[in-house]
Amino acid sequence: MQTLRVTRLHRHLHDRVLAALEALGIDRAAAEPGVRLGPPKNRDHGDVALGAFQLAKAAKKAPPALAGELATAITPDDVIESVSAAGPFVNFRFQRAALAQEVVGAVQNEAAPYGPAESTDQVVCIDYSSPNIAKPFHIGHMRSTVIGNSLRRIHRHLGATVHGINHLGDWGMPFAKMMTAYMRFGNEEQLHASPMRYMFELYKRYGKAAEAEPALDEEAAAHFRALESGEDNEERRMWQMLRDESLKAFQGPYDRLGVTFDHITGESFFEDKMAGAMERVTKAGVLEESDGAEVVWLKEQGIKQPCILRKSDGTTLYHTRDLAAVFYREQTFSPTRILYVVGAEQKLHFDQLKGVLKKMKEGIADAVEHVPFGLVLSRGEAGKWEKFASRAGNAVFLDEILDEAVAKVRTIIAEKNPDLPDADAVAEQVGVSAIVFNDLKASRIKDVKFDWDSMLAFEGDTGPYVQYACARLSSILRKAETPVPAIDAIDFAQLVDAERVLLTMMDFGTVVQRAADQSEPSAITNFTLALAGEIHSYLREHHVLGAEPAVRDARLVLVDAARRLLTTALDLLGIPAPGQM
RNA sequence: GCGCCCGUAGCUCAGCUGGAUAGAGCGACGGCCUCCGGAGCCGUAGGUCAGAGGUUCGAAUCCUCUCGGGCGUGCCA
Repeated sequence: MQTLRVTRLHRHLHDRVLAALEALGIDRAAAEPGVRLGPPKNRDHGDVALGAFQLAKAAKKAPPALAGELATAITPDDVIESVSAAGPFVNFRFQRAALAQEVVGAVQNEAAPYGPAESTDQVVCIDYSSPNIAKPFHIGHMRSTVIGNSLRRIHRHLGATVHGINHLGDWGMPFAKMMTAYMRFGNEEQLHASPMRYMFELYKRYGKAAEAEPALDEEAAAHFRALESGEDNEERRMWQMLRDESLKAFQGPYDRLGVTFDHITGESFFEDKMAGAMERVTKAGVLEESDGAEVVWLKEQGIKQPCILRKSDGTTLYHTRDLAAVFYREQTFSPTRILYVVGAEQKLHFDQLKGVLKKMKEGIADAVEHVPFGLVLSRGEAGKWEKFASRAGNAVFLDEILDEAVAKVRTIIAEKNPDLPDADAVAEQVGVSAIVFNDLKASRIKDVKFDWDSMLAFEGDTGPYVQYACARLSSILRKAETPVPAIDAIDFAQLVDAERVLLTMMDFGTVVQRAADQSEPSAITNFTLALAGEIHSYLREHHVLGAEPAVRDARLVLVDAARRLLTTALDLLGIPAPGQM
């Protein structure tokens, strides 16, 4: 992959390979796309591998023959220690001192990709969390929240201008239903005492009542019409009050998760922008009447279901507001990408949204990108994994999960590190991180199996495991009682035995790029596990503080760099790295 | 019915967009501190990459079909 040329070492390799190819009489332009440097399957082969398959085609030679020629043509220099051919592959090894100097130096200088990149012209809008505030905020809502939060940090790190947007569901029928429930059964005192839980009660109560009394939905629809009329009426005041209460309630989980937004603009924000959006759709000539509703047909794009923009009763829908939001964002931010971190079950919705924009020949259509993720499943009666049914009232509130995790961490600290200062604060950090890490560990699209045992596991591939590596590194730096030595005074040849750590660190650039390109924070989660693993292994065999001065200094610099990079990587996930735990 | 997603070790997952002998964690079993943090380290066992075709010098990865699981399928979000 071309993106591997993110370090000076790779650029150097790339140039040497091209020069060698030219010397072998292969045209540079023809050769360049075939120069794909990547990590070898097995690191025993070397640090970087080049499969000579494509190049062989350009050179009209057999791959093993060309690989052999390249291996002899590229002689070692102050960066390349050795070049060897193994069948159709050319394997390169970096000079250990050059490797160490490059990686450690770049990390310490916070040079990109290890530190933040310079600003690019990328503008990324990320729509995440976006809870429907008339529904309980439970474990299922955490995914969009933490994935989006991480993507926001990742794109910032890469130099993009990022707008993190909480597109609150504070409009539409769900809100009207909540309003109706409150008007029927509501109690102000209970609402203020525990808004989230109380609204969950109301939500369940509405569901039950609507079953017995189907007319209730009609009542809710009437309230919504009244709200959407724009008049200053009871519905409007009720909406304001419930919205305020909900927002306050959501702030709790957001604070604990360390999640922030640049804009909190709910669906209601687009209330006065929908007319303009509808006009634009009409002008584009794509709006049609169907069974009393106003729709856009997308059959020519392979989508059978029309996108309904106005219901037969004249009110608007989710689609209408999302469309208005796209136009607003286009005008306000000029985004190159608009990411919607929303569950996979809403794929059709975003296909339709994008489809309507395409049909309108709006350039912004290309920027619209659904970032789907899997469901949260719970273990059902028969031991089968099934969808969480908040309707049935078995929702697990996020706070409960976080509290459980924090409490368990607290007992572990009491047992393993009883003298730890600020133990409660550290327990909060580590416990919450464990839950977040667990959610960001697997690929987005995988369903998350909610299981207390794995949720509260702190050994192996977990957040605490990575944080523990940070804590060990910090501990060594503390005990050194001297500042980290300056880079230019280091004999990097002393770090020959740290090659695995260094090579892992060097992967960071491609990992972050991939995380951004594919909207996949798990790439970074896996990186932190890999690096933490190498660190734990390294520290076991290589003592720092007791080593002779030249070795000690070199290792101290390495420890510092590893700690910094691990901290940066965790930060991109929205996870703190405590110095002690 | 149609559309989309998933299927890799007992369990939970990686596998860097087609490359070399498919890797981790948990669980099981066996080891490791007179030494900077044992939330750790090292090792053993465990695989028809759901199945069958196809493309390719080369397939867990791309294409087709089959099976299994899930999600979605005009006036909810």
